[in-house]
Amino acid sequence: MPRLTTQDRETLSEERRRQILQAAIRVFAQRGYATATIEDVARAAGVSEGTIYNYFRSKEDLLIHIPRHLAAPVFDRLAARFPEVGTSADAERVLIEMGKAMVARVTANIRFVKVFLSALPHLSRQAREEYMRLMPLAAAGMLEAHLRQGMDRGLYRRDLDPAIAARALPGALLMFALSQEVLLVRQMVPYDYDDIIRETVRLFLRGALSERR
Amino acid sequence: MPRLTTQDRETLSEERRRQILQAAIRVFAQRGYATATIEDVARAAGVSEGTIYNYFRSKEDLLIHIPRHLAAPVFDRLAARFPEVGTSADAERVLIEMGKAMVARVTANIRFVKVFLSALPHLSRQAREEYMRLMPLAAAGMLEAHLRQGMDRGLYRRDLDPAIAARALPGALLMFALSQEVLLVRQMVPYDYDDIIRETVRLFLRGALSERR
Amino acid sequence: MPRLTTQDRETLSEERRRQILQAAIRVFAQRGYATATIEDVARAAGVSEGTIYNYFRSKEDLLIHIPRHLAAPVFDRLAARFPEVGTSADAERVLIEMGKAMVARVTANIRFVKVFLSALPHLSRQAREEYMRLMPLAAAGMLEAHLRQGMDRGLYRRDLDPAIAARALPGALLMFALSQEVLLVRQMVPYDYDDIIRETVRLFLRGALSERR
Amino acid sequence: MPRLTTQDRETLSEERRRQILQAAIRVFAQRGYATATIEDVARAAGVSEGTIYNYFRSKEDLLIHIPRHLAAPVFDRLAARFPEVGTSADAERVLIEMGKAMVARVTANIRFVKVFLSALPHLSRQAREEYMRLMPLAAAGMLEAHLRQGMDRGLYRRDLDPAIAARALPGALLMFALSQEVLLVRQMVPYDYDDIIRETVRLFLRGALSERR
DNA sequence: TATGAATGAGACTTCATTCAT
DNA sequence: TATGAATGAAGTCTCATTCAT
Repeated sequence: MPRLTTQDRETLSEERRRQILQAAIRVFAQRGYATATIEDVARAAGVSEGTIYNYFRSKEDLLIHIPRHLAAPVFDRLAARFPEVGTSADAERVLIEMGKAMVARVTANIRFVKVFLSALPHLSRQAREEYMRLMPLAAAGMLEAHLRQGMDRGLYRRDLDPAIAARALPGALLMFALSQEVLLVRQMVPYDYDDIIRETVRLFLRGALSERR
Repeated sequence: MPRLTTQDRETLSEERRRQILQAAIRVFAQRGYATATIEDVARAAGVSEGTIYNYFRSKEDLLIHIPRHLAAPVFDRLAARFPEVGTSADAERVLIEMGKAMVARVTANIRFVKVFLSALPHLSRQAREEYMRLMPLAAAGMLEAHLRQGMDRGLYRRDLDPAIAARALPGALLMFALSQEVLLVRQMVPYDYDDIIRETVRLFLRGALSERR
Repeated sequence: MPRLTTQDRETLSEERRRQILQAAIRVFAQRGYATATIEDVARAAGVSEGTIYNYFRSKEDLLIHIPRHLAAPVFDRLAARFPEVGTSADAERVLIEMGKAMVARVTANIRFVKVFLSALPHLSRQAREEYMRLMPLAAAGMLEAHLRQGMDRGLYRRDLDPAIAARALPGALLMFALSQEVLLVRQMVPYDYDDIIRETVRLFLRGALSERR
Repeated sequence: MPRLTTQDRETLSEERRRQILQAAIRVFAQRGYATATIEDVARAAGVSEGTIYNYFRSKEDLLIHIPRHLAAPVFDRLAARFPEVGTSADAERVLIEMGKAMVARVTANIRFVKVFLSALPHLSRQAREEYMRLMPLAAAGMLEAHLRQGMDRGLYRRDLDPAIAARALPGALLMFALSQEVLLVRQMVPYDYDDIIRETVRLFLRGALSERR
């Protein structure tokens, strides 16, 4: 019988933790954090209830470790810096790209979002912030920097408020996604995400008013 | 012997229902629907546990009656039709007014919003829709009509998608409000709601690009 | 306004008590004493819950007064003495008559029997005996006297045990009735009560063995 | 490390179920099904309340499993076929034997009978029938077959109704037992069961009338 | 380390009884 | 006397957590 090395043990142990957390996300998302039971999580993870307590101290401990667990895999394209843009066409292309990444992240991690919302009353301030860091609104900082650069170069209006503007666009997109994915308002708008993103970015860049006003 | 008339009884009973529902909103918002107990609600309402069940069949029944209870008092300014607007300055004034009404509604009924989010996994489709009807996104329909009129009269761009645009503006504002009031991200943006609303409406109307692009 | 005399008041009051007890019998029989609620009884009696407590001290008090309430109306034909009988044909006629009276009493008061059985664990010894006095087995004493007389006159076997025999016949009939009316064993025997009574009485008088044994 | 095998676990689990059901029978019999509490049963079984629910889904589930649990141990002598009998003396011996078995079953399982009676309003038709199958009346079928054989061979009267007769004898005996054991009518008859059974069987065979009628 | 039975605190809900009107 | 809303004790059941194996 080939003994396991300490290294192997740690790897296995880490693997087991991930397996349990993934199950917790699925179960918490579906039933809501408060309503879900440890037995549910255990069954979903394919382990026994006792085993969960070998890896986490309590049900709340599971909740707290979810964002830490997801942090690495979820942060990806969004972390990339915005490329420099010269023309409004460039800007449109880049912002659409960013919008798609944001919406894709929300829809791909919709369970995470549901866990977050259902668990809100149970999260400490610190835990809430760890969750928030994984929400697409966190990208607002990069967008704000992009807007400031563009303002300096005359691409964007001088009188723009970059902090507010940098949150309005992700906010609008996030609300579209939440409405359809979490609040389950069917067909809020009869367009798919690509249309919504393109249209919202154009609105963000050009506004609703006609030229000849 | 001054007996209570049937009329009196009904009034008292209605009063008691309201008192209990108000307590339920407070308690559900604070602790989350699943975690809050009937004893909490009873204490907050100043009655005994048994009394709750003289007015509502179950804890879930309380949850279901919350939006019905609030429907009348909450629907107010938003229900008003948009006035006709001629110039872009008119439009700006009207939209800022609408934005203020929306944000005011969310902040005034922030507990209702928290109850909604915490109870999402427990709501039937029908109940979810009754809750949604009280969310400011419900005003999108009126805004869409306003945009269509404005497009016809040349005020707004001909190539605007009114359905999407009518949801982008409320969505952005609602997300600002949610972030600050519910997710409790302190000072997401260092401006107050009036600044946020004015800036977001201007972005909605004129876009972020400078004129001389 | 014609004032009520004391007499009137008492009559009315007595009437109200009967009305409530009748309702209690119906409700206790259907739902079982322990499961039935005072509200059930009140609704069945057409009064409010509070009124019941103006006439009875408690739920148990209702239970205790049921046999006292029924005593008078139920005791009827059975209380009559057996007529003297000379021949076995006389005896058969008289016993069949008695059997019919017993079974009729059980079927007519089947609710009373159900109340008794469902309430057994709640009855004091004394209350149990008050209930038992209304059960047809109570007629055994008279039947025993009849048997003794018949033994003296040579109609019945000298070696008969009259105490046991006087309980075997009512016991058998009562069990038929209970099985069909209370235990709800459908069609235990494919005969109606008249057939059962006639056959059981003949068995009681002549036995099962053939003559020429 | 001597782990428990699956086999062991099942045996232990089965043992625990029996232990709980036995306690339930004791408690339900004493306090009545509706009045008895799960806490009573738990205490009587020597386990905690929660443990009961690891083995049974609900209080009603306990009630339903009682007859299934007892089925095997209770069915014994009664299941045996009647031996062929030739003479009336044979018949008397055999019937007395049967009577003793029946009465013994009732007295040995008097708690089961009490549970049945107290739970009548809570039993579905199917559950009622499962309970009835354990009552001694269930032996009537065998007695009926015995009577038919005896009629064919001239031992019993040709004009006997075997279905009714086969239920009259067990019915009478069962009523004696119920009266003394359940209704607790002290000393209904000042004889013990052996006397009662002997006398009732003789009455069944020979009747009450004297020979020289 | 993995298991899952046992535990018991605590939740929701019912209902006999009281009492102001 | 009649009413029925209010009460709160008590019951059923759930489930996070522990622990012997």
